[in-house]
Amino acid sequence: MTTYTSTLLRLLDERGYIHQATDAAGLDALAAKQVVPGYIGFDATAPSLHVGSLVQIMMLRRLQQAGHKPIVLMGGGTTKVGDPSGKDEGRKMLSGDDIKANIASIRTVFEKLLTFGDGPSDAIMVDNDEWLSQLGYVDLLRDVGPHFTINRMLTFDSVKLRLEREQPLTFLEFNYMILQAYDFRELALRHECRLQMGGSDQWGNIVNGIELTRRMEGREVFGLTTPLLTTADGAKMGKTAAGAVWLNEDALPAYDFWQYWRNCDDRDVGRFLRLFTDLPLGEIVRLEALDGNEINAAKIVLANEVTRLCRSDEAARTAEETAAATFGAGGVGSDLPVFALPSEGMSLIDALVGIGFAASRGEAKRLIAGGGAKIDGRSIADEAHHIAATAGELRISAGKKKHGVLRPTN
RNA sequence: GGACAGGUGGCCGAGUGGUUAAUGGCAGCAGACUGUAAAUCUGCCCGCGAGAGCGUACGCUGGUUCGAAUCCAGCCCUGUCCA
Repeated sequence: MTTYTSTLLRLLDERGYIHQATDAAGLDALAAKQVVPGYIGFDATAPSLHVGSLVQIMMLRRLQQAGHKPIVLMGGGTTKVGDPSGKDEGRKMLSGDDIKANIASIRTVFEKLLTFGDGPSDAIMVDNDEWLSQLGYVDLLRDVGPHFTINRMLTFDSVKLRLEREQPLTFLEFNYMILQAYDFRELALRHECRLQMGGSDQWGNIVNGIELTRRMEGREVFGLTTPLLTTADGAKMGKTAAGAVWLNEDALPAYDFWQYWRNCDDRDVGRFLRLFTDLPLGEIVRLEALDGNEINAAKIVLANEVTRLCRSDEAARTAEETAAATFGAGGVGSDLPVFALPSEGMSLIDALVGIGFAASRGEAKRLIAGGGAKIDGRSIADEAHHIAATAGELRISAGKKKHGVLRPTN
C-alpha cells in the first residue's frame, strides 16, 4: 500500500479509482504542489453517455474536488471518421451537425457533475475536432509518424487481440491510437494538461500519448487508469436487457435510472457507493456492512445519491417515493409509465405491448402464458383477457419489477 | 491479381439436400425460492394468427431440384499465404 501525499491521489486511491498509473510517485508530487489539468476522452456517437462512462466522469469530479482542473475531451473529430471498433459493417458516419448536437446534449450531464468556468480549477470542455480536422496527412506523417514504430504498435493489446482472433483491423482503426496520442500532446500544449485518465482498456493509448508528448515537446505528463468496471456477476456496467443505462434524462426516465442502482448486486454496493457518490467513507463503511435484508437500505441510499448527482434531487425523491408506493404498498407511484386505457377497454396483449413491457405480441403472449402478467397484482393466465374500462387507474405489471399504470381516457 | 479457408438467429458456435425456425453454450425474459440481491431449479426465447397455419430467416443475386442454410454460378466481404 502506497501512501500518497497529495489530496488527489489519496482521494482516488481510497475510493477505488486507481488501476494503473505511469508514475504514481511523480504524479503525487506534482499534484501536491500545483493545480494539475487532467483530461479524459469521451465519445460523441450518441446524444448521451451511459453508466459505463460514469466512472470516468466521477473521476473528473474527484479531480476537481481535489482542487485540480478537469478537461472533458469530446471526440468530435474522431467520431467524424466513424469509430471502427464495433464490427457492424453499416455503421453510419455522423455528420458534423449531429456530432455538435450530441456534444451539446452530453454536456448537460457534465454540467451537473463539474463546475465549468474560467477559473484555475474550473472544468472546460474541448473537442478534438478543433485540431484533428486541421491536420494534414503529410504533416502528420512527418511530425508524428517517426515516433511510432509498427513493431511496438503491434504489441498493444487492442491490436494483438484482433490479430490473434483473426478479426479485421483496418488501417483507420490502427491509426486511432496515433490520433489519440496526438490529442494528449495537443492538450499539453494548449491547456498545460499533465494527466490523462481513462479505463484500463485505454492504457495503451495513454502511454502512447505520454511518449509522444515527451518526444515532441520534452514535457513530462502522466497517465492513470481505472479498473475495468464490471458488476459482481461479471457483466459490463451499464447494459441491461432494456438497453443502455443512459445518463441523460431524455434518454432514460429517472425512475428506471434509479431502479438500475436499486437492483444492483449486494456485492457491488460498497464499491459503487465509493465510486459514484460523494458520501463520506465512514458512512459507506457502515452501509456496506449491512447484512441480509438490511443491505436494501444501502441500495436505496446508493440509488438516491447517484440519481441526485446525475439527474436532480427532485428526480431522486420522486423515484424513491414511486418505488416505495409500488413495491412497498402495492399501489402505484407517480413515476411509473402510464398508458391510456380507452373507454371500450383493451386486450391485455395490446396493453403490455403498448406500455412497452413486451416487444411484440408474441412476447406478450409468452409473458402471459408464463404467469408474469398481472393486473392490480393478480396474475392473468388467459391470453385473450380483455381489460374492461374502469373508473379508476389499474396497475399493470410484467414480472415483479416492471409496473405501469393504465389510466382511463375519460 | 492468384491459392486456400471462411461469412448461420443479440453474441459464440453446430449443422453439408427433406422429420431444420435450424443442436449446444452465453446473454435475456418469466415462474418457484427470496430481500426489487446472488445462487439454484423449471419454462420461454423470429414475426403475425385464438388455432390449424402463414410469413420471413442461415453474406448478396440468380440457377439446379418435388424440396436448399446445405448443390452450382456470379458478385460482395473477412482471414491466411503468394505475387
